[in-house]
Amino acid sequence: MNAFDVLSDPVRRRTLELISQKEHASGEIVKVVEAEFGISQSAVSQHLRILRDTGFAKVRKDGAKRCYEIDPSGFDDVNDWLDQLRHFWASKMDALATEIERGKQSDKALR
Amino acid sequence: MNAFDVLSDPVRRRTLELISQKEHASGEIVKVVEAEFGISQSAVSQHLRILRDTGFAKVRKDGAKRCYEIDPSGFDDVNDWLDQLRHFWASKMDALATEIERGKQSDKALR
DNA sequence: GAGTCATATTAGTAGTGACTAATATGATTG
DNA sequence: CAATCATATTAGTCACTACTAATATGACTC
Repeated sequence: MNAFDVLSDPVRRRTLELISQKEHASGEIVKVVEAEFGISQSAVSQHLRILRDTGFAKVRKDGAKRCYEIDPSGFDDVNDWLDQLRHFWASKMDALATEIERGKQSDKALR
Repeated sequence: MNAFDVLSDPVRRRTLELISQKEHASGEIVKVVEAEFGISQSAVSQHLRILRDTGFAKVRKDGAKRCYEIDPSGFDDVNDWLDQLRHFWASKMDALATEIERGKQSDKALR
């Protein structure tokens, strides 16, 4: 599974939000995601495996617990691709177009 | 379909690469994608529709032709989400801080 | 207007991936 | 060691989405 496929799942995005703030045990993630998405422990565990396997999350053992932390390296491909695209279109955008884009941007609400 | 789902398809990513460099007629995109992915005109047209509907592409009529150009507004949600995540983990990870700042600078450049 | 070119739409199909239920593993506690 | 807690894995199912084939739309040309 590639980085874009990883990010296309809402449960995985929510999980990344959680572990980007601070390390969380699997059980803590399960609790939040279970409440918000109504899925099982098994489902969450499978998502965590994907995040591990694709370099988006690191795990630390703490007794029986597994503590998940974000691993920025998973985002490398995504960032590179987005930067590449920006590079191309940025060069052809003139000052006026840039102004218009600024207007659109400031209307957007942050999630 | 949300922005992350849009970017999770390789044909759509390739199409965005093409139209980010310069405007392309549908037929030109079909030719490239057909050669690289071995899919039909119909399939490409369906992808183009998705890119239109989700704000990733703008169309201009030129007689019977449809010329596609990139629309940066489709990327707003993705950029916002990634920025939000970076913001959280940036404080923890000093080594990455400079890299992130560079990324933010180039974000500003196109607004 | 008939024919052709360029693109879009529709209906139906197949493969992928997200899910649950059940079970396995492995650490802790009594 | 048995029981329990925390998490991972496996097998099987279902829904979604990307695809093809066929057809529709709409713009040029003769």
